[in-house]
Amino acid sequence: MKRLIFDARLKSVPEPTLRRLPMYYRYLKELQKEHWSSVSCTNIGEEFRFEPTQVRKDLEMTGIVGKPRVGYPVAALIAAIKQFLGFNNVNEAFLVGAGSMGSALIGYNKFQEYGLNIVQVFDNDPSKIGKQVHGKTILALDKLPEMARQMRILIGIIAVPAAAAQDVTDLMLSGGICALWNFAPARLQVPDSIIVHNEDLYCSLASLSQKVAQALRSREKVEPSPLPVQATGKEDNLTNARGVYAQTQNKLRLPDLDDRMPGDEVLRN
Amino acid sequence: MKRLIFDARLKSVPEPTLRRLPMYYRYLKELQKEHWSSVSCTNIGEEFRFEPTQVRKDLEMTGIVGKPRVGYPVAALIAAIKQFLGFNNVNEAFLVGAGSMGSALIGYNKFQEYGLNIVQVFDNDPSKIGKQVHGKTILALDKLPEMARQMRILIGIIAVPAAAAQDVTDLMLSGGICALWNFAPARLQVPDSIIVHNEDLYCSLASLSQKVAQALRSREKVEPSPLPVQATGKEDNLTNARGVYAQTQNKLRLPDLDDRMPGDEVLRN
DNA sequence: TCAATATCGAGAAATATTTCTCGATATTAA
DNA sequence: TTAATATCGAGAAATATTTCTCGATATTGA
Repeated sequence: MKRLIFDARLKSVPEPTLRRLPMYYRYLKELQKEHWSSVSCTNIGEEFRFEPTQVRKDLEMTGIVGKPRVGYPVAALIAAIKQFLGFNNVNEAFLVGAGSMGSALIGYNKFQEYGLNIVQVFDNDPSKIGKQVHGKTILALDKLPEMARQMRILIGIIAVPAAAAQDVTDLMLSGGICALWNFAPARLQVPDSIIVHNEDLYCSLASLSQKVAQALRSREKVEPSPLPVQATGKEDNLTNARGVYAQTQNKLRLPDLDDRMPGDEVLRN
Repeated sequence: MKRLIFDARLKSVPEPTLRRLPMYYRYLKELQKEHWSSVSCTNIGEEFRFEPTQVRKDLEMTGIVGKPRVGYPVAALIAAIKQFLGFNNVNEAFLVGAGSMGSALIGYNKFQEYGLNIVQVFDNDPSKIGKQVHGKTILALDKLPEMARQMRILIGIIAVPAAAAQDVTDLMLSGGICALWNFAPARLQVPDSIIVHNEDLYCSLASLSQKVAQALRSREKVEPSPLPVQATGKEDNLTNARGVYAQTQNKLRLPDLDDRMPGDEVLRN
């Protein structure tokens, strides 16, 4: 039976902080372009509609020290976040799946600024092998393990249909890859030592869907005013107490059982 | 000055719950395929390595009622989650940006099962207009507001470069769209009444990056003694106290040249 | 110089979320 | 039938996260 014992050695970065820091990072880069020399938590908080104290606590994690009445030097703050989030040591990654999602990812040209460099692209479709996507040649999937081992690749990006995701995962792990960024709508079975970061658009859509449904329900109930919701987009993708509060609770109608059987989990290639 | 006053009327769905429910949903569909008739919180918890109680609290939000010693009927539970997340009332959406990300999104063929139906695709590149993507004809962007109004579209999907995102947003809002799914790496300025759901891959990558960096750091510090690790990929994308703690402690297992894996598995064709 | 003020840093308080505990109940097996 | 047991539901406890408070300090302007 597991116990609720707090162990300070295990203290870590709060997930919400980890989601907000990159947002600050980009904003700070904008400020830098506009030649701001320093910035306060109030400034940042206003931009994102967060409490200044929350911003301050987040920044505290990076080890930066500010000055009362002034704030933080923009350049130093950017550097601190960059260091903290690990953008300085860029890791090389292999991507599997040269379909439209894979191609879209390869097209992202600033992953390097966030610590990621996609160095090879793989697919198992013979008609794709040898062709180029955004300047990168597609290689045969079965070459992945050996190459990953030789190049000491740490990160694998999975952009294949759900049905193939587990096989690709196994292949990556056999090549020594130990962190996965998974775009397939599937749960991956991996050992505990492997870092998995799921980017499941169906799951992400679900929360949007719920918010829209809730907004529609409260619109029907309250009045035909077209603006029923109070949450702001800037608060989204976060755990923010006020944002959560802002959502109104609605009672459910009874479940109706006309649930169609799903098709298979396969993304189009 | 805002106050910390709790108002039960504003009580709402916890964000973490909202992220977990869709995961359960897909898993339950798998169980249904395997002809499970009922499922317990213990079953679900084991699959995702969550505490059964947490699963129970999550399911409670949907209004489902279970039986002691038995669990929940699978079909009814699926229906309850579906209803709760708003998958039953499918909303029509417009998508702007027929680039690689836009194409990838149009290719997702099961958004309908999650409450979303992409009905029109727009772009402002004359060379793309009139062409088809996954069977959908690309229309000129300037037709969006009028069509959105006529068709009473509520949801807009933004898959354009960051520089164009705000303009597209304004155009969508002028057409009466009130919920945005934003794939552009940019903050959108919108009124408080608008729901914005950001899908910023750079920000998402940041948290993976931080975890990899931390794992590498702690590996260097702690020495090559393989400490017991508790994090699992399945816990990812969540705020889970134990998971968060565990991730901190995660020691990345780095590839080792001596560690040959003869007979690498190869994907079936 | 000195008062006014914005902001930081730290710690306390409030709120959210997770985990534990326990009584009730349905199923299984003796 | 009855005992053993797994699980639910609800509420309490523990832990996480956010928000508040306050003393200290740097800047601005009188």
